[in-house]
Amino acid sequence: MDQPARLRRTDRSLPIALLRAREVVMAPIRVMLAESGISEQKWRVLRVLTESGPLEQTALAERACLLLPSLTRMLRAMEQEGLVGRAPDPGDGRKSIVTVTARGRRVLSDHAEASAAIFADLEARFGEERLEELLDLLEALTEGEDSKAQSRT
Amino acid sequence: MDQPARLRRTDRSLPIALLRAREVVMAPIRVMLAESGISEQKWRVLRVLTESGPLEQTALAERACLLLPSLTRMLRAMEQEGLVGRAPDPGDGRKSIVTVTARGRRVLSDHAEASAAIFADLEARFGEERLEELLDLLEALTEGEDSKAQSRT
DNA sequence: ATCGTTTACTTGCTTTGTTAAGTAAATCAC
DNA sequence: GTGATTTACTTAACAAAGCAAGTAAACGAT
Repeated sequence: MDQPARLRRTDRSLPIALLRAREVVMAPIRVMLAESGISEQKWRVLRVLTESGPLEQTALAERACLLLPSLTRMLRAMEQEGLVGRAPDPGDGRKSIVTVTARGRRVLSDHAEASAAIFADLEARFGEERLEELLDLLEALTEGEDSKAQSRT
Repeated sequence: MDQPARLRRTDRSLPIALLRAREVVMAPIRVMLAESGISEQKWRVLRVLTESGPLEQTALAERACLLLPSLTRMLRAMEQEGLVGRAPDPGDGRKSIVTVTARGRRVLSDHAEASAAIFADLEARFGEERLEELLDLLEALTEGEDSKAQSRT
């Protein structure tokens, strides 16, 4: 006799817990980004590109947690704003390689300090040790499953 | 002399790490929900309501991580689908109280088993202990800051 | 009682997310 | 090397997210 499955408390539902945690963490970052007129998604694109160097769009989308159609549109806008550039891949005509421009890099560096301050505050309130532990667990969770991860903002 | 602040590795950026982790965790749940035609957001609304009982929209929005405008529109649809009901608050004419209907409850129970299986699988792959630890940390992070948390999906 | 403020939504508009096609350049099978 | 597949996007169309205003009901102070 199976008894009816019960749903977990929402606090103990990993998807919901992750979402709520993200809202808490993003709150001050949204304030920061709002002041500069750049969206969360563009911010992620710039960070990923700066970290990984030039990337083709599929890889960029995956690392920035965006779907390709969203990325296509965003890159068009970002190209016009002079934040990124796109060049055809010399070896493969289907691909195009996205790079950050100096202007894009500048947007990041303009916010690096504020960003660091926000993180430092979080670290101070939550505890460095617990924060590192949390990041370790999240990293472990993501590991190996990069294959089919799709997106959302 | 302050040296220029450096941005963290994206794997070590809490907002990005949370987002990536969520993508991994949501993947099988999306499959489940897609089959039944209910959206992630509606799923969250139903779960929160079932857990907390009737709620006014502001509280519901906060707990389900939705912005009020999104919730307003979603509730209109969910009301037509017979998943929830809305009643004006007798004591305060500005508020309306949202309740789950029997049909709404049924949608949840119809998926409870599949949902439990998905969680069990995750638990098996990631480890029960680490999973509980992760949930503890996320819960701790969210605690106390419920004030200004706003939303996104 | 009246004016200003706060609270609780609702509406309108733009940007993203999502799904499904569509296109063009590789790659594979033979 | 020709046809079928696969890969890497792009386009289109529609729902949902997010921000800014707008409305209406409480509340607070005078």
